[in-house]
Amino acid sequence: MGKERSKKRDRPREMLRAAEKLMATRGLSGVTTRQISKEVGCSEGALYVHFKSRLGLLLAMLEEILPDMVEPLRSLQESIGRNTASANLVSAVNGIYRFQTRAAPLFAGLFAEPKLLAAYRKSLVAQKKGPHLSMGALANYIEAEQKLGRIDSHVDANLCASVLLSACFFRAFTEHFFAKSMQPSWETYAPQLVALAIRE
Amino acid sequence: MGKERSKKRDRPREMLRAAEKLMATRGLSGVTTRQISKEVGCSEGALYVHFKSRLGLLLAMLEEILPDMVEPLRSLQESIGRNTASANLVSAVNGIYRFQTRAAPLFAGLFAEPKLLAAYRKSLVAQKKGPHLSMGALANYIEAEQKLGRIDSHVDANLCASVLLSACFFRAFTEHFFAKSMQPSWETYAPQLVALAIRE
Amino acid sequence: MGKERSKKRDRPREMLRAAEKLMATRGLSGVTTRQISKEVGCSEGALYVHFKSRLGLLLAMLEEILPDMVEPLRSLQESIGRNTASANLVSAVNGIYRFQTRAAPLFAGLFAEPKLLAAYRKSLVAQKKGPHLSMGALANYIEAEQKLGRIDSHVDANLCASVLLSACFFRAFTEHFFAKSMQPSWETYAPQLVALAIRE
Amino acid sequence: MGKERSKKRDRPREMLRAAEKLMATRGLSGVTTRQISKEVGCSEGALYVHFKSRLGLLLAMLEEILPDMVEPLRSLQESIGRNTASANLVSAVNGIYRFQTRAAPLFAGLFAEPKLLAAYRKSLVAQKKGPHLSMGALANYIEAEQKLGRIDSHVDANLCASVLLSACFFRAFTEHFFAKSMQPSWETYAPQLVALAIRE
DNA sequence: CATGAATGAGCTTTCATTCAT
DNA sequence: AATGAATGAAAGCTCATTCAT
Repeated sequence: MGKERSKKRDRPREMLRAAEKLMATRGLSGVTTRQISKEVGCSEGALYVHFKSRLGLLLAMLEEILPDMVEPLRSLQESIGRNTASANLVSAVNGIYRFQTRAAPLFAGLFAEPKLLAAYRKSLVAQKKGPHLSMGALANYIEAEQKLGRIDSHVDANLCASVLLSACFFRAFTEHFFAKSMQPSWETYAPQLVALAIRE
Repeated sequence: MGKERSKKRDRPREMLRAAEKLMATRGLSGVTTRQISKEVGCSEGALYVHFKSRLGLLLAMLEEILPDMVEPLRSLQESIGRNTASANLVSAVNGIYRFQTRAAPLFAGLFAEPKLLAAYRKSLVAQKKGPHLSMGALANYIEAEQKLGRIDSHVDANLCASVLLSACFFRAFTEHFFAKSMQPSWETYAPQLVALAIRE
Repeated sequence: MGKERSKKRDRPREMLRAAEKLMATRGLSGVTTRQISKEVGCSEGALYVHFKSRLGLLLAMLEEILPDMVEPLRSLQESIGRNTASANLVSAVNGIYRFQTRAAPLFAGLFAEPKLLAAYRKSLVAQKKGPHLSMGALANYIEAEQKLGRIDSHVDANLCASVLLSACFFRAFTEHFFAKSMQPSWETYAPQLVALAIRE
Repeated sequence: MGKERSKKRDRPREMLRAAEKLMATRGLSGVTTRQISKEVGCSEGALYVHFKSRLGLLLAMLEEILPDMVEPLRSLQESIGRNTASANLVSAVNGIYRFQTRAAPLFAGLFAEPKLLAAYRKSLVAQKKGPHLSMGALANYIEAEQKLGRIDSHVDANLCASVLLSACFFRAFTEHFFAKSMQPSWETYAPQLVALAIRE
């Protein structure tokens, strides 16, 4: 029975995956309906059975990755008062960085097609997602730990949050731009970054 | 004579300007040879008199903006030991942010066309430009001021530089992405950022 | 039982109706299998259960409207010698005009797809329908009334019939073409037309 | 010199001619950009050098045939008081019928694409062309001859004009529809028609 | 009977680039 | 130096039709 279910291919998902892969490897302009269908192994027309248009498919693909952004923030929330604050933040920052690494080529590529960018922007705002969310969640955590006395009360939570987020984003973007890792390694960098941000 | 010179239009430069304008407003995929020629007021064929190809034109355009990145770093270098270190850094950070605001749609758009991205990457590396340069210049300044005792010697110059740069870039990128300014305003944010970075 | 029958929808007829509606509002090229099925509320595949192909469906639809052409001619035949000849002809002409108003977008649209036109032509000829029929029926009536001395014997029955038919057709076509009624109104025009045709 | 000029092909005109030919032989839906370019012997892209879109090309083609409609009406105007009125009207009616024969497949085909029909309608109305023009010109001629006493003053000029026009149109349309000439031949029919129309 | 995913051919249109003038 | 007509490839998308379920 499980077998049978696993036999059926989830075409829409395959299409989204193909689009993401192409976007990362060939850039937005390489994400053509032809290429997607080739990658999936179906006809071009099949795309339009599941999505209204190329733009619709791309928006669906972009929305699919959002949960990955939310996850590290959720676990950060749950770790208030546990372990050490800086360890928790390093974990969170690791998750954010990982997400940004995946998302950078997608988000950046959007700048090439203002129509797509505008549509995605709208959907992000409507869902109250985007950097607002990350920044808010980070700041909330910091304030919570400050109340517990586990982070210096002189730290400006919002400033701190924005610095952490900026660093993750910049690194992910730059590494993709130059197709090569930055020095020092992320493992070395992340704790230093967190220490600076919370003035440790 | 001077009259004659002013009459003659500098076509290549006009073309580069048109390309940059289009890239900012319509995204990379809106920068077609047709659009550029329309903007400039010449035929499409004329583009090929001055540039080998569309890619060549775009690379030239991207290289044209680099001096604007260098300028704030150069003046930072000259202000070692003068005014206060944090005022100098705020100035530098302002210049970098201004540059990134201009550059964000261009750089980000490159992700749409890996061929163009690869070519530009190559040229950046060859010229030793790119974030390496900015980061290095910032770190050098910080170290110099540390030697003068004007910045706390516990500050990690490289970490500090990367944080400053990241913040400028993230903000410029995000503001372009959402087509809207972030809170708090840059004027408020910049000094706080510098203060955090140099552990003041 | 009657209940059950009324519950069951006559799908084929619904499909024909949908096709006619679409043809009148969106033109032949707007009569796609997709649109028909949407209008009916069934799947595209369902169309092929009842009709061999889109062409078959359209032919069936075209044949469905023919009875409406025949009806006014039949009652004309039955009114020989009754009322006045011109009143009878005005009635007939009203019916023909009404039919042409319905048929104009369908017939005219056929010119867009010669294959369909050829097929329909064939079926019309085979059934001895089409303008031949109308013209013949009108001429027969006129001759019959001439024998009864109710229409001037100098009138050429065939010429008269063709003039009446032409006028109905032209008006229906033109009004559809310009999406607007002609002046003078049909009610005013029809009696004048008949009077001219039978030289009254 | 003449040679050189004759060497240069007038591509836009060739395209319009190809479109008209295709419209007459394959119907509107057979007038694809592919077919036109094939007929002309150029690439599809070449069409877009001279016309904004397929719709633009088709509109240009439709407007090209309008002068042929105007010509017989103009010469009718010039023949007021010369020859006999019925001979003049037969001439005019011949011209109109010839025009309708050419125009029927084009006009009728328009019913298949409401967008095109609407655009053409607009352009006709804007130019004050269309059947209004023909009808008006015919009626004017008849009234002029009535003033000269060459046509019976009991004739209703507008009714007469509409009957003539209707007959030309119906015959052209029907002959195209059945791809075969009607009986009696036009040469026999036209004088009878005119005689009936002016109550001779 | 009915569904709806899938197909392959064909559509209109845009693109970067070339070349005769 | 500059034009603009022309091209061939490729884009996004729609269509009538089929077929496993």
